[in-house]
Amino acid sequence: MSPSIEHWEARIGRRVRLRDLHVLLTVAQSGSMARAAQRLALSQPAVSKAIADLEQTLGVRLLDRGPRGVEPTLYGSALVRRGLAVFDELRQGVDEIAFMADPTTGEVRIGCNESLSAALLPAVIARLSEQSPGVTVHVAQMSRPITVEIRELRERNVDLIIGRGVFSIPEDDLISEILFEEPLIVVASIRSPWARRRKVELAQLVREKWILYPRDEAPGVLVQQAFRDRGLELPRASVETMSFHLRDMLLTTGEYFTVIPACMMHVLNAKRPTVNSLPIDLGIQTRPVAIFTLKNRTLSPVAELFINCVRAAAQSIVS
DNA sequence: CGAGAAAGCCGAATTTATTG
DNA sequence: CAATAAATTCGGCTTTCTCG
Repeated sequence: MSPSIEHWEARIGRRVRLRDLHVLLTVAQSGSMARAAQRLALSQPAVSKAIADLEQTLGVRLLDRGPRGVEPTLYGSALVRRGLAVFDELRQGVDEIAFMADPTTGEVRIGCNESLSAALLPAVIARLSEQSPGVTVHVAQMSRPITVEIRELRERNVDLIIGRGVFSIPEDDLISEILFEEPLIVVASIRSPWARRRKVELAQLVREKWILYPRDEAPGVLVQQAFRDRGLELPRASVETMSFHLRDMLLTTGEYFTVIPACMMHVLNAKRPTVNSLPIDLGIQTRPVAIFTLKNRTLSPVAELFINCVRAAAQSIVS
């Protein structure tokens, strides 16, 4: 720090306080120290002292004392003018805080993958906009594994992430709140003859057309496990994709089979009945759906509100 | 290591009384 | 009405200790 700044801090920055300015402003407005003292709920000497201190530190006379009150000097008027600006800025600063603390306005940034966006966000946003119509929700589409996407959270690009998985101990700067767990289910178009069967074995479907997940991605590994556990060879992938939209479109043609998390069923059948789940117990669960947040970060009120809506929406989906 | 609570001390602010 | 003096109260800074 340069000597002159240090000098300024010691002399002005530390000695001239908001309180002193406030007293000066009131005196200037009242035209008398005694009246100002009354309005400030102080004693007259206290006001006199505050002005004297101010004059002492600034090295100039701020008020001309007369028998019937006081009158600001040239210097006094200047400081009063600036002082008014200071308090106006202060008021604006407080207003700004009030605005930011208001959960009915503002924005929240979230990260979410395609399928969970479709399954969860419409219900969440419906609740949110009902409570706070002024809020804007920014949704960043996440296509990579949660362990990679978590970087967006650490870099503060998003307030929270909704995804599948949980964290192990090394990631202790993060909080994962589990919303629900669910099984993986096999689905086919309602037009498929298999979709009406009361009883279907996975072994019967190995030769069918399958939409699978990339084999090294999380759901793909789980599905392979399910086949292997039954001693079955893996079905050939007609299509290999993570895309939920593509699954949706292909399933409506009636030929394909795929595996989806149970909560995605109502998305596929949202507009009209499209798919049926087949009565096959794969015996595997998806990784839990969770809200991920940064442990030592204060969330904005809007983000808190959003999370409440996510919890509520998750409840209604599960039940 | 940093945050929070408790204790003690110093200085500053405030009040009453008084004077110019 | 403002300034000063003296007395008293009050606030805050620092130190110390504990806890996670």
